Amino acid sequence: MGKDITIYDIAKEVGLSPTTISRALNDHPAVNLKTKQRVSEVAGQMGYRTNLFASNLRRQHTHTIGVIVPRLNSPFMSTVISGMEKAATEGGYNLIISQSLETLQKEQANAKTMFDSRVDGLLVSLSYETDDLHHFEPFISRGIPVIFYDRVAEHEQCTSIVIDNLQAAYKATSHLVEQGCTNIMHITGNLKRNVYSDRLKGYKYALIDNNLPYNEQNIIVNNLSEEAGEEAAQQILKMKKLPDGLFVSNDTCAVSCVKTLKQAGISVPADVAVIGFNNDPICRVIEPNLTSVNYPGSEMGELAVKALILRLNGSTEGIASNTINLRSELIIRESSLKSKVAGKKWGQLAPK
Amino acid sequence: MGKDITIYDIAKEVGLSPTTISRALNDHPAVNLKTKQRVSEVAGQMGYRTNLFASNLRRQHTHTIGVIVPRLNSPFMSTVISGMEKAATEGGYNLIISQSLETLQKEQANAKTMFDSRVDGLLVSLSYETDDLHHFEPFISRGIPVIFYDRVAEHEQCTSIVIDNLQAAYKATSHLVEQGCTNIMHITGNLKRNVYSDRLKGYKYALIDNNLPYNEQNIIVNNLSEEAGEEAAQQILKMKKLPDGLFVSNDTCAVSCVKTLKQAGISVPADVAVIGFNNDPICRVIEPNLTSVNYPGSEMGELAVKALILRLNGSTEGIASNTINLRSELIIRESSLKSKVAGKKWGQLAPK
DNA sequence: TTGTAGGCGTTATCAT
DNA sequence: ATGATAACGCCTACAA
Repeated sequence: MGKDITIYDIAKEVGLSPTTISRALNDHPAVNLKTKQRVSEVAGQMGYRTNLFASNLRRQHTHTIGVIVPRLNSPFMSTVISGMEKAATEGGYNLIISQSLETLQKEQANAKTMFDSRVDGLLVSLSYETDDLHHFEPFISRGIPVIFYDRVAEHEQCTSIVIDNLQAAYKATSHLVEQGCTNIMHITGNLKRNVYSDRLKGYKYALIDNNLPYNEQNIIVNNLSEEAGEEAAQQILKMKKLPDGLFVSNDTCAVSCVKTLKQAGISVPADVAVIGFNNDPICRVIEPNLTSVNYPGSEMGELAVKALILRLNGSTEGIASNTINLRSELIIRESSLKSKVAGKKWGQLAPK
Repeated sequence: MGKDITIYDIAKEVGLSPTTISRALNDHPAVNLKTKQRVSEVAGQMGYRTNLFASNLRRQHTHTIGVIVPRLNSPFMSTVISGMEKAATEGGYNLIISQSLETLQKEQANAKTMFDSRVDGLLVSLSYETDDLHHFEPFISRGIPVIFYDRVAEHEQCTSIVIDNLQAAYKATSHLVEQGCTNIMHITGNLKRNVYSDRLKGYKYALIDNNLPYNEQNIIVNNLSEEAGEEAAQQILKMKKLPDGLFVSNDTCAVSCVKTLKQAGISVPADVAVIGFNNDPICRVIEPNLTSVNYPGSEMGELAVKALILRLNGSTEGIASNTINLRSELIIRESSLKSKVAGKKWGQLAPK
């Protein structure tokens, strides 16, 4: 637990002033190359490490990025975080991570902690409950950049990073229509969140554009968990007229639906064609393999951090655009293929 | 971007000294209750926020815990991290997270960053490559606690948190034997890591105790990825005599094996009974549902943080034990049940 | 119960 | 190319 070595100690050892040591260590141009070498050598020998508090205190920034996420333990979110970590490390930033567990209250508490920790910028994906953005005002009013990703909100000062959820849902629904579905249900999450309301819109517009009736009875809103999927499937099984298509807003819930439907003797896709969202690994495990929307989580995470760092480096409006759209795509597998299904054995047709 | 409010500003406003403000804000017992109330009221109005650098600089600790993890985006690790975040938030600590991507070099770089960031303690799960612990010496020699979890290493000064991998593997293998398997293969990861070498031992001892031959030909060591599982299965398919049992060290790889075997017309469990490890959600999606060892990731994460915080709070050796063992259990599903399998329809017998 | 003074380690400013 | 000095905001002896 010995005392830490400071630049003063090095200064004494080398016979220079602390100022020069500081400069040498920071590779300041106005320092003699030889001096630099000597200083860094001695620093190494003495076991010096820079004191980031002191430096932060002086410089007024932390090189730390705060991340607020609804839940850490979903395949999608952990992929996003993984991408963020990569970009942050490359850019010389640390990541402080906290989860709101889908509650507004926790999200507010997290924001306060991040604020007090003086993160240089904030990356947020909103909880289910969040309906106002007051808790981000302290950041915004001080010019600390806040970037929303995935579950975003409209805000003058904030960039949003999303995929085109409306279009993705439109394509998914259209695909079901092409497969001959005329009675398509949609299971999705809290409509406060753009990701779900946009997907609902995409679903709706696709129906309308295909001259199919849009019916609110065909929408189920739940929390998209495994249990919710089972319940939704049970609910569907009780309907007098079964749907012939099902578009679900995440894969966990979609898979759970498929399992429950199959157990009840319903055939997927022959009776009901199913599409999920996210392209989680389970898509290629469930039988039939699940058609899903590929969501580039890792890229989104990387991009969010890079965009933030750009802003922090003063590229004031390098990315002037208020919203960044990432490309997504429909990955078609057996669960939605009514036409080509006859005689095919599951598992042979699955793309990697 | 206006200047931050400091305790001096509040002091001026309230007509007290900065000292008193500091004490009031920290709920120091020697401060008048009325004073405290007034101070916190004014602080709120003025938009004061504590400056953690300054505080840290003074107090010599950061209330930050460093976490180094091989990969963020695995179901198991994200569950662990989720548990850590929960416990850290409860304890008033922040989490700084970085991933080694299974390389020693990144792990060393991460350790250095953590060290320079002056984390109060470090939580580590080792990369595949790591074979010495030099890079943690700076922490240890300064009394900064380092706790290993899951992928651990022996070290005088460090606590390890693990499950009993040997026993878990022993049970899994014994279960296969009970099901009538006599030629059991084992697929596992880099044997440098305790988790894999211990599982190998458990597998071996179970065979020996059951008077079955242990044969190195029956061991496949790979990186346990999806691709590796496919390759391993291909390799198995080429063997002159197929095994009748297969124990795989993670679920991703096990599931990939099962898929490949099924595609080749091999029946699971009738021809080959299979057991995985971790009890990831996919276990309940693959058909047949996969028998696996339940690994309490969230609990492990919580425990790791709690143990660390205890240490930091000076419970010098409150947990004197050098190794903490968590309970795990074998979750039996269809993929390993040779006996009960006749006539059963997949998916009906699966426990939740 | 409150106040004074000094220092935590670094870096920016202004000299030299 | 190098140095002296002050300041970042907070906390803690010690004093009153």
